[in-house]
Amino acid sequence: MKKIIKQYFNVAVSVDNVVFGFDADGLKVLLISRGSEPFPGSWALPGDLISPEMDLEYSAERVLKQLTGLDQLFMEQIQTFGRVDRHPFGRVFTIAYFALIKVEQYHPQASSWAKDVAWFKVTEIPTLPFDHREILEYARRELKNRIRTQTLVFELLPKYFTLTELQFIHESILEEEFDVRNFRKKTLSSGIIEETGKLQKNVTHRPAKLYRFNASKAKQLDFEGGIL
Amino acid sequence: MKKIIKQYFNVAVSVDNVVFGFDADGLKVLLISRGSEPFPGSWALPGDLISPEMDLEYSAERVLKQLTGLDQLFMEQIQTFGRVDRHPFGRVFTIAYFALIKVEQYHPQASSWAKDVAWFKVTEIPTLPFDHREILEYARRELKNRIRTQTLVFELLPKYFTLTELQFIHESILEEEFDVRNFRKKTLSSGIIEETGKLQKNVTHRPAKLYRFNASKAKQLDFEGGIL
DNA sequence: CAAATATATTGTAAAAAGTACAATAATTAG
DNA sequence: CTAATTATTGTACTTTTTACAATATATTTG
Repeated sequence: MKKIIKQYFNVAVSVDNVVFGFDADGLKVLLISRGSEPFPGSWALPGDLISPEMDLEYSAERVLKQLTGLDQLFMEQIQTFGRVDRHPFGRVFTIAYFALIKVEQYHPQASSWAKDVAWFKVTEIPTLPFDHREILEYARRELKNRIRTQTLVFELLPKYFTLTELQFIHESILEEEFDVRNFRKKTLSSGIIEETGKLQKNVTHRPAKLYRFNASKAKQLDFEGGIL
Repeated sequence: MKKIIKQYFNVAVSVDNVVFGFDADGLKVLLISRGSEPFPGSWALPGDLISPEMDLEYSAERVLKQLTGLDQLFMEQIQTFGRVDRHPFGRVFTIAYFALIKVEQYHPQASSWAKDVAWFKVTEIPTLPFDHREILEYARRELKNRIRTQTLVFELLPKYFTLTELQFIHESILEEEFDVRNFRKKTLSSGIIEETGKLQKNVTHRPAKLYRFNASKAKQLDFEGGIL
């Protein structure tokens, strides 16, 4: 028993969070500037070693909150990375999580050993330490899959949104373009998006109709997949 | 630094393998009879603590080989489970993997601390220790997803197979039934299954045509999804 | 106020895919 | 030869997907 402890109970586990944010500019990822070893000064995914006393799911939320102040996000596990040499301090397995938020509705603040926090467009990511680049790429692929099989997009939209915005999100995430007419036909026919009667304000062109996601209808229809 | 080691490098990581097997009887799972603490005598997923010196992917294969003799399987990671109290010896995170094989082509042999090894129909699983039941259920859901989005079924079939067998596999895994005519139309139209000109032998009824999976055609067509 | 600019909105026809449904064929066993 | 067993096949209908461009509504500019 002592032997077992010595032999096996000597590794560490961390979580790394890929927080995707969306605004008019497109899809972004939240990174922190590391203020401690290893790789101080480097931009990295907000992640940290986790303490043995906490459940895994809760640890992911807690680490994110400690480093960025973000709380109460809907986080999903994506994959565990366990290459032997991925961390210079020793054997560290890391479990990657991802979350999706509206950039304008949250105000991340660097704290704990995070010296700064900032959004980066997914197309302009700086060099990342550890295997964070690999984790991020995996998360992007996974995001594409899940956006097609879960009703996730509405996490990225304000309560009232235009169909153009809805289409822009899909195009940004999936990195492909859709025909406007077909996109509208398909999304509206899903039955989970409804007109509000309201119109866009303060735009310098024809104002678009505002729609809203009908969550209870979605539940009632047992609607699961993405809307495309 | 010393502090960090003491505070964080004191947990363990294990892998648990969900090996699905298929034969005329349907879908099965490979379990071992545990010959060591904790839960000796209990049937469980073949899994074990992993040593800090090995890459994660490789560990999964190695654990499986040690306990069951199975080697060279195509294994995929599914999910990590990290409830605080999931293991009585201390904090153990476990990373679940799954594999798919033809029952008749492998001959698992219990070794190391596994005292026995046996196939169990997925509908007749005994009580499992740890959170193995939860892991198994997760794996079954995941299998359904992946059978629809990856070209996995052929792992479960002999080189030459009948369309009836192909349909039976789908029905067993997805737990739903398909119309014979529509099933054949759809699978054949995928273009990745080809006639061999051969017929079933030694059957007591009209012999079925034997087909084969055309892997190079699949690659050429960049065929990715399941065939249903 | 007319024209320019910018974005929003809408329909239709053709093709492809999915669905529902049952009779006939080929083999062995008796 | 008959019964039993499983294999094989087609068609009409519905639904979904795809391709494609003209008109509408607002603001800004001259």
